[in-house]
Amino acid sequence: MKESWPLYNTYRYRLSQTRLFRGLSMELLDDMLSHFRFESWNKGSQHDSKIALQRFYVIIEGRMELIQMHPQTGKKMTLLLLEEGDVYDILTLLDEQEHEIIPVALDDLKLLSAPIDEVRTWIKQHPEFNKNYMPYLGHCIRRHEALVADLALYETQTRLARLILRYASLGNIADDGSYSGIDVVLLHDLSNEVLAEMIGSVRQVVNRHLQSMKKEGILHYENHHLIIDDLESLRQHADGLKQQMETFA
Amino acid sequence: MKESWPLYNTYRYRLSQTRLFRGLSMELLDDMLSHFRFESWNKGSQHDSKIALQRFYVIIEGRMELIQMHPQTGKKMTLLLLEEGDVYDILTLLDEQEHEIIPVALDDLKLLSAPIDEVRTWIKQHPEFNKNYMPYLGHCIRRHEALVADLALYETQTRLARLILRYASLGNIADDGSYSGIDVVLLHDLSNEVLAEMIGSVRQVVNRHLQSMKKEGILHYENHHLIIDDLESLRQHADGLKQQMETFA
DNA sequence: TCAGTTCTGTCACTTAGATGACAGCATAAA
DNA sequence: TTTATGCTGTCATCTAAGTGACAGAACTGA
Repeated sequence: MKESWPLYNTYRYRLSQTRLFRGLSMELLDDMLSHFRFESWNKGSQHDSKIALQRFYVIIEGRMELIQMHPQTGKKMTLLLLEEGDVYDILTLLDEQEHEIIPVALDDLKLLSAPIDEVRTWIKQHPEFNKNYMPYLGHCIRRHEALVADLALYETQTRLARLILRYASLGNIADDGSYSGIDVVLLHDLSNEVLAEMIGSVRQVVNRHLQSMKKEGILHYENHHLIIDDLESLRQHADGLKQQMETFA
Repeated sequence: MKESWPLYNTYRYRLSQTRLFRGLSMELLDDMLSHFRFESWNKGSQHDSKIALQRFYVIIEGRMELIQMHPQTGKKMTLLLLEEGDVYDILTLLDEQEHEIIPVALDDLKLLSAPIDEVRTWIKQHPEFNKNYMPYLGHCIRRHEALVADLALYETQTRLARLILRYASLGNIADDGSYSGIDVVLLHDLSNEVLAEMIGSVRQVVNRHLQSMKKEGILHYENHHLIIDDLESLRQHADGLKQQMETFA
């Protein structure tokens, strides 16, 4: 990518805000950017996982999900929801092995991509880059572990509550704890189907539980945005307490 | 650990065979070993996950499982089964954050442990060590992902078959494909309860499915060792094909 | 050797959640 | 504006698997 490009400064800024590229000097960023090129993926498009063996992608705008599919039934499971500043694929970067996981664009996506070998040399040669890389890897492993624990230990409604809570923009709450509806930005626009794939369930069941939480006044939809109205109650669901309470009632 | 110790050479050899320490020079191994000390954990003992913030453990002998627990119900899930040559904890090594996971000794364990800060300097200073570290991390992530996919996409009997297949010693099969009972070494001695925790189910259900696979002649127990008799059939179960076939029969 | 504990094998019962079906909306395309 | 496609909301039905209970086998340790 040439420095003369119109959006060059925008991309450089975006890159400098990501988990992996933050804190690097302008010189280093400029050097790295010379190896990047701009790409865009259409909403809904699925891509071949083999591309991750050749190139490394940084999400500049939009959401991407990484899904795995059952070979026979076609049932899908979302392994990771990636947003602005996340990268694909951290795993092939590590071990150069094929990673059978389908990247899907949940929005129109803006990406920067570079040859993955190039990125590997950055890790080796720039300690300050490596210093970002390690905790980022740790973060990914923790998300996987949380997913395993959720699937094995909690039931569907609890997992749904945990999903929503995980992606709620809790930053927008006033100091006194008051708030008027928390927007779950990262989940806006997603169909029941997609939510179901994120918690390992099916459309109908997700809808059933969303409906019941609406009735309880915990949340509602406002032009495709999921809004949390009763955070405390949602938290109880997420702890798996809600069901037990009902049996006492 | 001093070079004069009686088992010093044994430990050095064991270390040199592990995923993480293989291929290192004798000098480097000796230097590293000077920071290690020997430890043993009793079978069945559970340990505080906080120890992983201070020290780094290499398993010399025995199996360890890392489990997570539901705060309310006490239900357990095994995140990882570690064996000889595996290490604990790869994640705290990465990001220095607390890792709320309980290490449990499945056998009497022999361990070597070193201050974790020391190990972090090895990663930085010895490229040949770092070169082992990266793919090992990748391997861990892949195991987590496989676990997520299993839990979300397959039913219990299928997951049990996949667990057994994953840990079967497939190396012992003759070239012509013949074999007389494959010993699933890594799972020997484990109770139905522990197996259940590995696939996110419960004792009774695991027993039910083991029993049905015994009846089909797929496997049997021989003084606490799980032996596979019909590999092909087990593979069909593991692909989730078996159930469908029965509906046609 | 005997008491105590833990594990296995079973069964009857209950339930969460998967499935299939369909009507009504909403969004996007023609 | 109309048609088509996809999404939501809601059933009734079915089943895998979780629960609790108990007898007997098999270890464990005094």
